[in-house]
Amino acid sequence: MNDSLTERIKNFIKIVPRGKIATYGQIASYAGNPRAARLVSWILHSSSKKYHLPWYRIVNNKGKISLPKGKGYHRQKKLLEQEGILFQEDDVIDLSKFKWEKK
DNA sequence: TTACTGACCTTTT
DNA sequence: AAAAAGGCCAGTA
Repeated sequence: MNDSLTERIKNFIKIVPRGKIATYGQIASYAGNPRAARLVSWILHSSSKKYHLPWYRIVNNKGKISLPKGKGYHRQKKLLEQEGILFQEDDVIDLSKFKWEKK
């Protein structure tokens, strides 16, 4: 079970530190498969409901929130701002500053 | 039960 | 250079 890519992805999502964000591909890559980004999104759907995962710390590769407005976009943005993450004018996060790096 | 889908990314035309 | 296709897995219908 713990060997599955899914479990590893969940694990990585959990260890994203407060005040930082991670991208789908990044998590997938750390988990072992650079191409498993879709799994990450799917896991956020399934797991964040059941477990307490910081789903809001995951954004796409452009540094933007992937959720459409009216579906959680604002909620996610708010949560990130509460953690000290700053948005630029286009609602883009500066990845070079806030992107989390694996130790 | 099979088939399709998803808050995406990488690789190949 | 831009555009299309492939890939990953479990949940949902």
